[in-house]
Amino acid sequence: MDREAAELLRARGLRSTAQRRAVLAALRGHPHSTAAELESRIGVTAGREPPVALSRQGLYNVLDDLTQAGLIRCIEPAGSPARYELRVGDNHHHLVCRSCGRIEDIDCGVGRAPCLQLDDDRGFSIDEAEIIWWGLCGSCRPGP
Amino acid sequence: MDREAAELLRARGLRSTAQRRAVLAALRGHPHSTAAELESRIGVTAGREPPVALSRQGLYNVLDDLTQAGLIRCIEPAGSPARYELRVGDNHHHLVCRSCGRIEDIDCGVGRAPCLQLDDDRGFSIDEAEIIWWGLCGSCRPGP
DNA sequence: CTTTTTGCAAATGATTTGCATTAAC
DNA sequence: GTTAATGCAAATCATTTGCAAAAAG
Repeated sequence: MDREAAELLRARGLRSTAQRRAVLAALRGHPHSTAAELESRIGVTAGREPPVALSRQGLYNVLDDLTQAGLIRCIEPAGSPARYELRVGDNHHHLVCRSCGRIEDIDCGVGRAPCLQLDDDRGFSIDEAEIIWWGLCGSCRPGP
Repeated sequence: MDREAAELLRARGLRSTAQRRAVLAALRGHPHSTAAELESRIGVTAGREPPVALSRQGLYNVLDDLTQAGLIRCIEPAGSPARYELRVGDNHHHLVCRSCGRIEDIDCGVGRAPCLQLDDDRGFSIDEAEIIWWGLCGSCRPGP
């Protein structure tokens, strides 16, 4: 499983470092994590693996590199810090709780990305259609 | 036109202050403005109206109040500061340039908001479906 | 060994806080 | 006159920068 991560990195031309493997492992366990969550989770020596030192700036470097390589995806719902997820290359969207920030994945049934075509693209070359459904999750909802 | 703004504010239970009217007027002229853009635009004494003093913090107060009152709408495309627009209560979405941040309004032909229904709402009570099309605008596109 | 990555420290940019003053009603 | 809104100054939070040290190939 860590072997896999190393090969994924190599396949994209990235060196396989302990920090990058740690970020991938942490995201595997906890999708939709913020940078701060990843930092504390990795700092705590997840489990079997030897402890991995990772500075805040190093973390941002890793997140940038992995994002550019297409191994992870960054989502930035309004009002909360950026969150990251392993990107399966699939075409999915997000349901976000306005109160606690909880995120659910929503599979998009509408063909391949971008799943919503525009009749008039205003001269833009569009590469992605992103959908966010906003609401309150079961725990944050006021009612019964 | 300023009369109108005053009545709009009163109708929502907000006091009609020069700062709030100035923000509404500025947004009427320049939709999709950031807080910084509004600040400099208002500081410059728009035109006929007498100059309006408005501190940065006062501006954020005004933007919050107007947003909560439903008079304006805040959009926060990933990676750029929040932008504001007069909210017509209509059901429209946005097309955003990844490079320069330019925003175009896209009318939603798919019924009333939220225009995209979810089969499985995961226990959320959804109040809005937001769509952002990402791409490069005509000026930022590399091609010919 | 050579190049890519990380660590450190300090800076930036957007936004928020708390409290006295001022303006709207 | 009361209450709600503003101004000021300082703080916070997420993220970025620049350069020396360390690790990967």
